[in-house]
Amino acid sequence: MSDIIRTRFAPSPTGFMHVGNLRTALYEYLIAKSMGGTFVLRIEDTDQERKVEGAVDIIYNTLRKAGLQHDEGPDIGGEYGPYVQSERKNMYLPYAKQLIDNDKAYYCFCTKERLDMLRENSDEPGAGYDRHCRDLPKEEVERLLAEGTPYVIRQKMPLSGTTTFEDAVFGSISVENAELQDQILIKADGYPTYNFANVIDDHTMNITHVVRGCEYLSSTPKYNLLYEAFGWEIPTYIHLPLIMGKNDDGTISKLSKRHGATGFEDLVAQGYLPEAIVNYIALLGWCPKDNREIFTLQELAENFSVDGISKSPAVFDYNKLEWFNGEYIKAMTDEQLAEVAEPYFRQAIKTKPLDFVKIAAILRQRTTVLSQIPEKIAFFEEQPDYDKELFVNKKSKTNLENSAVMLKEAISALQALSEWNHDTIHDCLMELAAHLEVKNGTVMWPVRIAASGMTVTPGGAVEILDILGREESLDRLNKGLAKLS
RNA sequence: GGCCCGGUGGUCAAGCGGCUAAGACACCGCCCUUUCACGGCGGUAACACGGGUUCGAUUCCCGUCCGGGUCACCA
Repeated sequence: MSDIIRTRFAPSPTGFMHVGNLRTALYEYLIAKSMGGTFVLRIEDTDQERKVEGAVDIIYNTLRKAGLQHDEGPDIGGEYGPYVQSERKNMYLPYAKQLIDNDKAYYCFCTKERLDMLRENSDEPGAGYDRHCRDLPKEEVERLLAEGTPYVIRQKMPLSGTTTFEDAVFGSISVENAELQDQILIKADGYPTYNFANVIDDHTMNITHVVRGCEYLSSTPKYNLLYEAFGWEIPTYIHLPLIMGKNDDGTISKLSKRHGATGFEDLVAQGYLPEAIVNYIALLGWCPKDNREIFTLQELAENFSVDGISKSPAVFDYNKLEWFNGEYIKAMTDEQLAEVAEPYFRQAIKTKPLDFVKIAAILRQRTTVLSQIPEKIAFFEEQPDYDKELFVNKKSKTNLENSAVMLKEAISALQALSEWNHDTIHDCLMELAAHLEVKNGTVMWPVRIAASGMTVTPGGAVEILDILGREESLDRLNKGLAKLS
């Protein structure tokens, strides 16, 4: 079983799940699942200064809602635990020391202040560490260590030559070693840096495919040098194109909060369905062979392949997300929509015992975001004060006079109904139109206006009367008639 | 600024030497219709630029330009 694919999602608990991170997790999940592999969750909390309460729960919740169930992780265990980096803290130092023994790393006693000064005094924007401690005499190192001088451990980069690596998406990439800084491996607080912990953990957890955002492309040579220094097998790299956002001035930059809701939870709170979000972001940077668009998570896993991943960054398009969301809503049953949208129904319908399933039925074809719902159905709870001019409609051939006639006729016809349901109301009004020899709209328009008080409503006159019920309906129609008299 | 990566309609994108350069979203019309939607039909709109290579470049190479990423004791 040693050749099984293993991917990992390694978020740091910042208290916020950006859709970019979620997409990375999604691809990691899909790559693993499409090849029958294992998807691992690892929490990267090596930055003790940035700890956020409850942040880990947000990660669990997001993955669960998105359906990205991990096979191993802090909460469910696995044979490569622990899965939280802070709990692995003492695993890293021995590896760093091994590197020192092999002359691939060294102790550095430079203070933060000296480093800051170095940066300030340089006019080169990208100037880095001057490698001051790289060649300290052994005795000097021993002495400083014995004195308890604070230190970090730095990687000893080759001063010349080039490092080349293969990326499954971007192909072969080469970098001059002289460009590489002697990066810190172990911080003064004893914790490993992200880069170092990553390499150690990925190797010890047997991760075969390292999937991450493009922003790591330029630091990958450093990773490789580490793998080589240890004599470890280099994993397959899969770097993902970034997700961008469009700014007000038309420019484009990495998607961030100023572009709107970019957190998974924010989008859900706005009325986007997790399934729709997942479906949309799957297509941001990946395209299936057949160009299909609607996929369940299961279907994505069946169709995913790395060669469909794009190289160029993708702009997050709320329009398209909304379209996806609308498609998912349309695909639901009335009962399902009534259930998932119940909180939104309750925002608008507070006192009346209305049938949410019936309301869901008329909402389903015309809702793209759940949060639109309260506004759309508020008139059921309380009819707005409307202007009688609403009765005038050219297309339906209605005016103030004939609207009054239509309402009067409709009221008496509806009053005579023994059963009050969609079909009886429908037949009643259609027969009325035929009987009066007017087009359907001439009857329907005034009835709908009087029943709702709005020109635009979800559903037509029949549906609204049905949902409102006999008593409330006739009451509203009578009030409408009074308005016209 | 150095280094790395990218560049097909407004957006997501197919294309992998020869096509009238797909499709989707958005937008605009028309139809359907008891409003709005939904649905159906149609339309506007793209290979950044300049050199090569080739019988032939959107596709391969180089340069320019543009965009992005990265250069922390952050992850």
